[in-house]
Amino acid sequence: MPALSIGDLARRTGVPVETIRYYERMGLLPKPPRTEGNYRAYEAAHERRLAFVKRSRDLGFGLDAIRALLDLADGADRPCGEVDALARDQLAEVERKIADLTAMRAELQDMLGHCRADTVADCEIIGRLRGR
Amino acid sequence: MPALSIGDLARRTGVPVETIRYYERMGLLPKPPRTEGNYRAYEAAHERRLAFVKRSRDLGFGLDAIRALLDLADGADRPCGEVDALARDQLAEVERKIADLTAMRAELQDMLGHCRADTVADCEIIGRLRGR
DNA sequence: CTTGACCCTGTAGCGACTACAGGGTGCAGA
DNA sequence: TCTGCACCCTGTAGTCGCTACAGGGTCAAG
Repeated sequence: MPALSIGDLARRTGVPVETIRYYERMGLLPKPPRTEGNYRAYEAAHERRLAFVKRSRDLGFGLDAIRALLDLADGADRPCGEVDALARDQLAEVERKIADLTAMRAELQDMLGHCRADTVADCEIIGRLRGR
Repeated sequence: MPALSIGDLARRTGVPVETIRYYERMGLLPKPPRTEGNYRAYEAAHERRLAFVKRSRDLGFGLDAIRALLDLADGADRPCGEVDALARDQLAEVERKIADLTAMRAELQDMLGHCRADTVADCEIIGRLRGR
């Protein structure tokens, strides 16, 4: 495989060009070699690393957690307890958000279900936002 | 009721002092009168308005939407269709987020459920982040 | 040899706060 | 009366994860 330009990498991974440069600045991706014209020249290893980052982002991991995951992934012999802990923390966070949003959904549905008025004066939604 | 200081208002509404000042800068709260010593002096109406903002925030409305809701709430005779539309948009947004997070949760649970390895080399979690 | 797509760096903006720094105010106790 | 302390003020910068320029350079096709 020949070297990939940043645009090629963006198309292959679905990660925007600007975001790839951002990840590089943030230390998630190694600085790739440059061409004569100072263009970034990526290889397959870069693509794999970026795909790892993208999948982690899609699962909601923050960039700090991803840095940690990448470090761990690079040390094959290390025990994977830390990986487990990171995933567990992330799951807990996701569950917390789901709980919050589920409560919001119930309240919004209830408001909308009771909305029968024509004017703001007796609007159930406004009334509830006011606190009944 | 005597005038409330910003700290009193913060304690009564559960909104931090810094956030109250921020809402004022953003035009969600009117600029209150000041004491001789240049302290903000709030009345019951301010407290009601801030409570409205807080409840809306707790339901996930953005500050722009809240500004619109406040405007609508101030005009009692206007039809409440716009209020309805804002609430409906917010519900749709909340449902979209729940769907995303539910997918994340399933994937994270699945990863964690399959984690039986001792080392990173055969860690199921790392493997899946790598793309199997 | 020009056009246009791509690439480069550096900086500023988003939303909704949050956290200072560096000062002023006000009140209770010694 | 003085002093200490909690509170208040403004203004600015930082957070997170991008995203959007501005102002330039590179490169291949026509």
